[in-house]
Amino acid sequence: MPPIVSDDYKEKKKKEILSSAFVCFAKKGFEVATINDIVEHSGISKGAIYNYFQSKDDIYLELMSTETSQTYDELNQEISKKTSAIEKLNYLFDIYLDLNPFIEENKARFSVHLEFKLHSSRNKELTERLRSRRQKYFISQITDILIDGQKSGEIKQDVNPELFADLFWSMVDGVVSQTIVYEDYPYHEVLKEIKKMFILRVLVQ
Amino acid sequence: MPPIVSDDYKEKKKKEILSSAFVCFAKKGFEVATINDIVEHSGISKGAIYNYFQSKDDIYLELMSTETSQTYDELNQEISKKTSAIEKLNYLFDIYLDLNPFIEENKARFSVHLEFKLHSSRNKELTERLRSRRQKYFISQITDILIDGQKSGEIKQDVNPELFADLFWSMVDGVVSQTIVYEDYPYHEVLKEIKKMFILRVLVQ
Amino acid sequence: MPPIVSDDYKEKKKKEILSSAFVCFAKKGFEVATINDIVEHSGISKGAIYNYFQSKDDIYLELMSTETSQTYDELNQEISKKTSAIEKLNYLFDIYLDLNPFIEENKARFSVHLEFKLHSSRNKELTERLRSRRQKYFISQITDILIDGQKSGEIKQDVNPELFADLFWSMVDGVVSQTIVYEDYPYHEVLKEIKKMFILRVLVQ
Amino acid sequence: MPPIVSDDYKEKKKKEILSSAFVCFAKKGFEVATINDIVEHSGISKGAIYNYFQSKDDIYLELMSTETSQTYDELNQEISKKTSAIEKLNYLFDIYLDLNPFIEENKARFSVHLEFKLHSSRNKELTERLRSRRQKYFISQITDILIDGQKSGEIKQDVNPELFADLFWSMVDGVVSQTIVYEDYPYHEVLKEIKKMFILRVLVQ
DNA sequence: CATGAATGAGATTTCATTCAT
DNA sequence: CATGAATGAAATCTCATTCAT
Repeated sequence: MPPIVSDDYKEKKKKEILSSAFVCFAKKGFEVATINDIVEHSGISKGAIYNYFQSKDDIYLELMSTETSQTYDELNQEISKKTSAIEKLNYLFDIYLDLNPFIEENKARFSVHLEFKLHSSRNKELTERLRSRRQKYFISQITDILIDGQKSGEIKQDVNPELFADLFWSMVDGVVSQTIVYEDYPYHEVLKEIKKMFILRVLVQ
Repeated sequence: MPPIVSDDYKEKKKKEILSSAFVCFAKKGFEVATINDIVEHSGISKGAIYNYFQSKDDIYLELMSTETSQTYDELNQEISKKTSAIEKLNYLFDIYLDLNPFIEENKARFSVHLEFKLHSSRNKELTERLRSRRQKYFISQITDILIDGQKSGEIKQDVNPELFADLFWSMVDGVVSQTIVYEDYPYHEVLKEIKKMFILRVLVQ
Repeated sequence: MPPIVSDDYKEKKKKEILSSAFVCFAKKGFEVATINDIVEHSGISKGAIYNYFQSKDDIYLELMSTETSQTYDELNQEISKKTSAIEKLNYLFDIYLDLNPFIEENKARFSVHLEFKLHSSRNKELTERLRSRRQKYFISQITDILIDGQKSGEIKQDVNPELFADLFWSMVDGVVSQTIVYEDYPYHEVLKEIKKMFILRVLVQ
Repeated sequence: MPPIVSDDYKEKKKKEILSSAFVCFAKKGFEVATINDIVEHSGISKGAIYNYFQSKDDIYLELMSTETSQTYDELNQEISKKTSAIEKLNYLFDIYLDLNPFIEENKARFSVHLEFKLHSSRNKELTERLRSRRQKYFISQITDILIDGQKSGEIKQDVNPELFADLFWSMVDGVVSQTIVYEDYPYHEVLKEIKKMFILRVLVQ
């Protein structure tokens, strides 16, 4: 007996569920959001959801995987188009500067990611997955930019590439996490200042 | 188990409960940790806990209030001893630099606070309380340092005090939140670099 | 245990729960009877019960609504078949006279209703609901009979219809409530005497 | 060692507790009212209450005993002063007619008694105690009046004394129980009509 | 595959009762 | 005797997961 529905159909359905789960987790948090919330928001039945995912945890995990790789793919594609280190760094900051962190969708994304980090920190396996994912997707990216920049003479030699990659994400994550909680946080102003400071520090004048 | 007890006794008991709650919330997170966990960890009966607190939420709230004011009081006392802006800023950074963020107790503290922020972000009233608490305890403190420094000529005039207060906590929070998740995060190195950048940016050379 | 079920099925299930709840409330009283009692008596799981009702209170309320309207519907149908006032009044009394108040089911019904009245008397909203329900279902019915009877000359003119409606239910309720407690109460004899007195008082000789 | 406090003191304390318990049971009902409610209302400590009563049930039982005998003693004393049956019956009705059933205290008393009857109906032993108490205090009283009246020619011979004693309390209880629930119940009017009907029926014209 | 009713473990909370002081 | 903190059994209710249709 051949499969009755196409893989495309299944993939679409999964995405629908993930998208609803995302909204629910953002609104209430993973623990407080219920499968019924997802049922209501998606219009997909409870049984169907369990056909596509093994558990609530499973939905969470898959959601985070998908999210991260999507973000990363978009990011990386654009960056590879730039040539100089300064352009690439500018681009990275500008992604965040062009964002309106106060529209619901973005706040939601920030919240869910932050919560997932917290959640993962309590689970050995997740911590490891998150760490390697971070290394692969986020740290190496900036490290590469800085190393290339140092070779081409754009970036100061005393800059430790890995450290400044960590520094970059620390600061960005810091701003983002403030924004989630404090509604009147001067997101763009702080980020602009951070960008200025960072560029000033790493760039050969 | 005395029936008529001193206020001291009651205060001590409350602290015991809060302290156990803290450990449990840190280990599992607020939602996942149960009252039974607190019972087991504290050795205090369920009923007794509810004699001291109205609900699990109440424990959480009181825990966070206590934590914040304690942190703040310690901080402020020391800061008021310093005279110059540079000394004060150095001191602030050094508090975090002197910390070992990898010992369980500190990681726990960071986790619980981060989770509380997230939790609060989903509740209008808590958001407001957190915002005003932050303004009162954390922002105004640094703002004052910077303003005083500008008057005395230590701090550059183009520095917007409020903005740099926001900036300061963004960066510190950012580093801290990375540390919770990524066990090998170069906490001290990143923080040192942040300190250098910040001081360089605000201080008149 | 079918997943997609007819409205009939659901209605039946609800009635099963209500019927079990009725027995449990009758046996122990609303406060003392537990959801677990209903679970045991009905053989329906706790979760299922909460799929059909929002709370224990909800069960109680719905039980009382259903009971009242059922009683009323049966009553009213029969009464409308009679033509003269005397026939109607006779019929009303005879309903209670034909009852065996000592069989468990009827005692149970009396108990539950009496307790519900008591319960309602401590709750503003319920008091109001009960009052309007009483007016609509029980008082107006007898008032109508008496008014019609006065028009046709059957009923004495000095009889205040509303007052005698109140009087009627007072006496019936009184007898019923004695019967619940005093097992050897001469229910039928007292009721017969009441009937005689009432008819003698309102009927034109 | 002689007792440290006098019996009088103890009696007074018991009465204080009973009086508070009465108020609490009236307000919330026996099951819902808590020992803490009584503590708060009476200002007497929990431990002290348990020094005077063995359990919450015990308070309830003793409260009801006290109440009934008090009511009865007052009643009986007055009745014995009257000579004719008609005077005695009039007096009995007038006690209830002179009552304002809408003031809190009286509503409370009615409620507590009604609830106690209900409560007792679910307990063999209590049922028996209540029955014999009723017989001794309430039924025999009226039966005696009627028998005496029949001897003296005041009361019709076809009146069954016991039955009419039952009838009397049925009707009074009926009116009272309506009044508890229906705030605008025409208590006095209904009672007056009942009195008229009853006297008309039993008295030789 | 989809459905959603059923399940029951487990969560929070209450409260009568005890007992050390 | 008085006190009220401590106890823990038991109540209500939730919700992830299953499975018959």
